Formats: sequence, structure tokens, C-alpha cells
Amino acid sequence: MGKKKETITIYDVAREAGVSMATVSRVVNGNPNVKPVTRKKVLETIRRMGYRPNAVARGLASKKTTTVGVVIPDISYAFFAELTRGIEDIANMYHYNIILCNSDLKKEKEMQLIEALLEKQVDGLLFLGGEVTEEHREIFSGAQVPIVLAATHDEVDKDRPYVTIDQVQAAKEATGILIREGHKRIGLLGGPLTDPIIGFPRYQGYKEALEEEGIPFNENWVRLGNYRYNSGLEAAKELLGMVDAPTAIFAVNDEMAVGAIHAVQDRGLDVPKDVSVMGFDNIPLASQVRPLLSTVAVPMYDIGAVAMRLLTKYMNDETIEENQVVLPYRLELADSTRLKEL
Amino acid sequence: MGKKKETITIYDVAREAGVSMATVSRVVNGNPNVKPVTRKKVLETIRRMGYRPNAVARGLASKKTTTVGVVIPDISYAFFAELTRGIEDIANMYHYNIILCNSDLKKEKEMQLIEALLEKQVDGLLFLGGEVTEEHREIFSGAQVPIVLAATHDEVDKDRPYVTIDQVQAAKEATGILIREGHKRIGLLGGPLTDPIIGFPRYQGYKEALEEEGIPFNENWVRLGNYRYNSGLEAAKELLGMVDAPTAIFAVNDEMAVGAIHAVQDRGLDVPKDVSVMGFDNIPLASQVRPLLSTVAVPMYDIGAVAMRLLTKYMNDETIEENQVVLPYRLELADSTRLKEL
DNA sequence: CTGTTAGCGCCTTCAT
DNA sequence: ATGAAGGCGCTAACAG
Repeated sequence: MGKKKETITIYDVAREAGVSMATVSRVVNGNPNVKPVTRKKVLETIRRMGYRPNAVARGLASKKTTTVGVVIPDISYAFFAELTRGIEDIANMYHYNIILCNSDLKKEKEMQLIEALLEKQVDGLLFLGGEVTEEHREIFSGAQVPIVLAATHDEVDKDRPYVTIDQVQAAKEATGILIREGHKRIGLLGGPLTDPIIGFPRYQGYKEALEEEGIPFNENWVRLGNYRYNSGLEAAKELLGMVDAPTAIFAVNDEMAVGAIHAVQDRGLDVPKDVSVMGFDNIPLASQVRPLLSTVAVPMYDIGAVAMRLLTKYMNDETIEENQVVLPYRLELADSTRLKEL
Repeated sequence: MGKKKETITIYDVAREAGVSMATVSRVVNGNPNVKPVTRKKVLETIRRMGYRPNAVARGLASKKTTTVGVVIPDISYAFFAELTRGIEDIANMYHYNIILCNSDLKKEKEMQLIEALLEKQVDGLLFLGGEVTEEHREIFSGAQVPIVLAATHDEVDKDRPYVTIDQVQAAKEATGILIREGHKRIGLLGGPLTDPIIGFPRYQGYKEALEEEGIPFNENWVRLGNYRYNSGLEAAKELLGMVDAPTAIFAVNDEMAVGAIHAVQDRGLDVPKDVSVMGFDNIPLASQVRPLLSTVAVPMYDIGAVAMRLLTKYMNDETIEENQVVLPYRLELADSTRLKEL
């Protein structure tokens, strides 16, 4: 493990090949200004000596690391794992590597991570999923590299690039499905209302849908969870235990929605006959449950991919036409609701 | 975005603070050999100037990047996401960052990624989940940094550090549960038998369990999938359609197991009354299904955490007592099987 | 405790 | 098409 063999440098290769460092450097970097014969010779001695370019040295000299930082709430959430896959695929395609950091949505940790990433001279930064506060804006603006938000946006800095979906509208439409099924008592399994990215907007959409259709809004039918299965299960249990229990439940994410389905079933009731359930996100779980979950299909992979692509444009000084992208979502009506057509 | 402000270096700070670069460096790195007054002064001008250390330069000079490479099959698999979380947490604890790469188990891509990671001078490497071939051994042995395997091991190089579980034994015990429930016709939803890490060993365990108990092994009850939900669903459908259909199914991972549960239910049968189902891994999905899935609880997070911890020991030249760790697993008997006690 | 001095390995003009 | 030389920003002896 980790034998300290003498590291062989570009200089060694140059000497061995009878050329200068500059020439070796050119060959390594695919600079066309090298006579084919020379190139061949260098390439050969590189292989023979087992030379491996030192990207750190290159980074110092060229001021580019071909590495981008990714700050994400929690990779063990299916939603973010999917998104990260999109990021990594595109990064890989453009020959970037990603340094992945979990923030757990802790502001202090986020700051720390961003700082560390910038010290490591990443060529760009992707910030996912959390609220963008004044402190964020401060450190962002002090960065000398492009920063793109994914699955979130900045309420204040209207110029900050981002890629996301229209949360309010999607939640509104999802709720609308339940309304059009004829439900009057529609429960909400929400996230923290202090969460300006997911929790609040989706709650907002729910409320707006009710208002628009003149359906009474009942505070008691709103339960706030933490986006996890168990919180959905428990909250739904409470809802179903009420005398005027809801006949439909809109959960602001799929995990909670599946929890709700099971709460209904555990009570001996049927989904969607007795209670309709609508989710949000369309993580794999949505199609790994019975009945199949109706949900808002969020293009998770694409959000990551598009955000990363946008970042590469910044990093390469390409002209960018649209730096704030709102991706389309789609209602995926399956078996946990009764309406099958939009 | 990315304003090219003049980068301020350690030299600028030194000049401004009226000390030498060395002193600033000492302060930045927490070297105790600095008079408190001096330290304070330096710290102050650092803050005032907004100096941010350049980790790339530091890496070149110190030959340490405090970054480790992680090659993983696919972050969108719950199993690996969980594992990665363990890795990242420990990495973070020891002030390392991780460069995450998805290999999709493609050997060529793996080689490429490892090469790139080594060029980036990672201080160590974690290789997850795939087969270790001769080519792997070659590049591993050429690396000047420690490399540890997680959730896999090397059949040939008996010294290569790893952290995993006893796949065969676990599969054997899982199958044993089904046998002790009285089943004689036990189906297997396996992975590719060419996969020496998961597919084959778990198949092996299944077979051994049958043999030991004198239960007939029937080729027809063995279906190989790709570890995904749908492949489990489809394969189970086939099994259930047979005239001598199995009365119990052992799936070598949870996704396929849940697919099997649904295949049974979609057929109007009951789990576990008509068919028992046993999974493997204990990903969150196992407890987000009805009936709750009985499974082999693999300490995914711990595998990642322990592997990373082991790697830090190598990187810091700590004495390490055990460099090949076989973590314990646990049978988690829930509602998809009938046996409740071991 | 603090300063001086070499590099670390490579890129990048600038000559040739 | 190729070589020479000066950094990139920081760490690490080595003096003092």
C-alpha cells in the first residue's frame, strides 16, 4: 500500500525522450504544434516510464482543476441521489470530476463546505436544495467561480443562475386532481413551512388550489412532516383518526405519500376507493408500491444534468442564452387516485 | 459570476502584516510556534484582506490533497447511496473531501476513473462494489496511495484491504429461514452469476442451504435479474406461473424482493400466507412496503464508514490491526415471512 | 519564535 | 516545431 516509488515527472520524460519539458507538456495536452515523429517518441517513453501527469501541479500552473463542487442536502434521499446522477453524468461527459458534500441543510455546515470547496479551487459550484440566505449570497459573491443553484433558487438575488421547476404551480395542479375527483376534504402532508424551497411553495400551491375552487381550507387537515416515510405514515394516521377525516391526501413528496397509503391500508381502508393519495417527485418508490402512486413527475435527473451543463457553459465562457431554467413537470396519474385523465 | 478579482496570496498577507510568508503559513496551519500576538495580528489581516488559502498550491507543496477518490457503481442505487453517506460522514469528520465517480460497473470506465483520480493526487481511494480483475490489481499496485475495497474484496490479492460482509453465509441463513418455515419449493431471484461479488455468492449461499437441508435444488426455480425492482417483478411472475410454483422466494436484494411481493399480490395471493418472501440488504424500501419485508440487514452505512476510517488510518500511517474487516449482518424478520424467531 | 530559501510539477509566454 | 525560463501559491527544512 502506498509505496513511495520515486515519482516520475514531466522532466524525467523530457530527459529520457531527448526533448524539452515544453514538448512533453504539449504532447500530454494534445497541443498540435508537435511534429508527429516527436509526438510518437514522447508518447512512447511516457508509456514506457509509466508517467502519470500530476493534476495538482497542472492546476496550480493553469488555474483550472477540472473539478466542481457539489453541495447537496443528503445523498441518501432518493431525490438527491437521482439528481446527483444527472450532475455526475454530465460532469463526466465534459471531463470534470465532482467533489460531493452532504450539508444536511445545516447552514453552518453549508458555509464550511462551500469555503472548503473554494479553497480547493473548484472551477465551479453547484448548490442544491437549501434556502439561500444572506450569508450564502455573501460567500457566493465573493467566489471567483461560477455558482449555479439546482432544485432551488434565490429569492433576493434575481441574477443567480438556477435550474428548478415551478413548485407552486405543480402542487396546485396536483391538488387540483384531487378536487376534480370530487373530494371536499383534502388533507395535506406538508414539509416545514419555514422551508422556502419545498415546504412552503407546495403548501402554497395546495392552498391556492383550494381557494380557487372554493373548497374550504381546514387547518386541521394540514400536518407537517420531515419528508420521510415515517412522518408521512404517522401524520396520515392522525388525519384518518379524525371524525371528519379527509377523503384524499396530498403529500408534498413521495415518501410521505407512500406512508399515507400504508396508513390508509393499515386501517383496513382502500386506496383510492376510500382515500385518494397524491405524491410529489416521482422517485422510484412511487412505482414500487401498491397501488402505484399518482404523483408529480419531477425531472430530477434532468435538473441535475441541465444545471451541470449550465455550469460548464459558465466555466468555458460560452455564451449562455438562458441562465435561469424552469423545467417542465408532468402529472403522473397512476392507481392511488381515481382520475385517469387530465 | 466568476469575477477575476486579483487573487490575494499568502505573500500579500505577509507583507501587509509585516511578517514572513512562513509565519502566515504557520498561522494558517495552526502551527503552535507562533507568538500569540503575532498570530492575532496575522489572523486579523487575513480576515481583513479576505485571504483564502489555495489548497491546490498547498497540495503541490505538501503532497497531500486531503481528498479521496470514491469509485462506486451507481449512486442512484439506495444501497450505494447509503454506503456513500457513511463514507462521506467519516471523510468529513477527518477533514477529507471525496471525489465521487459512478462506474456503472463498466470495467473500462472504472480504469479511466481510477486513473483520473490518481492524477488528481487523491490521498487514498475507495473502490466499491465491482469485481476486482487483473487489470484492477495492476493499476492498484501502481498507485502510490492506499486503496481499500468496500462491499467487495479481491479473490486473488489476499492482502488488499477491504470491508464487507459474509455474503455466502448471509444468503445461506436467509434461505434457511424459508426452509425452517417448512417450504420445500423455494425460488431464487438472483443476480448475474458472473458477478462474483453479489450475484454468485448469494446464489451459492442459497444452494448450500438447500443442500445442507436435503431440499431439492430445482434449476427452474432460479431466475436471474439485474437487481432492479422490475426484474424482480417479472421474474417472480414467471415463477408464480409455473405448475409447481415455489411457495417461498428468496430475492438476493430488496428491490427484487419487493417486486416479488407485488407479483404475488398482483396475482391475488397473500404474502406470507401463500408465498413467503425474503430480501437482502435492508434498504429503506424494505420498511416502506406492505407487508414489511423480511431481509438480511446489511450494515451499509457502516461498511462505508469503516472502510473510510480504515483508509484514514493508512493515510495517516496509523498502526492498523485489522485491514480486512467482515462486518456482521443480522436477519431482520418482519411480515413477509412467517417465522418470527431465529 | 521568525525569516530565508528551495523547491513541489507543470504551463506558458517568449525566443529561436 | 522546439527550448529556455519564469512563475503558480504554498510548505518545509534550515538558520538564526
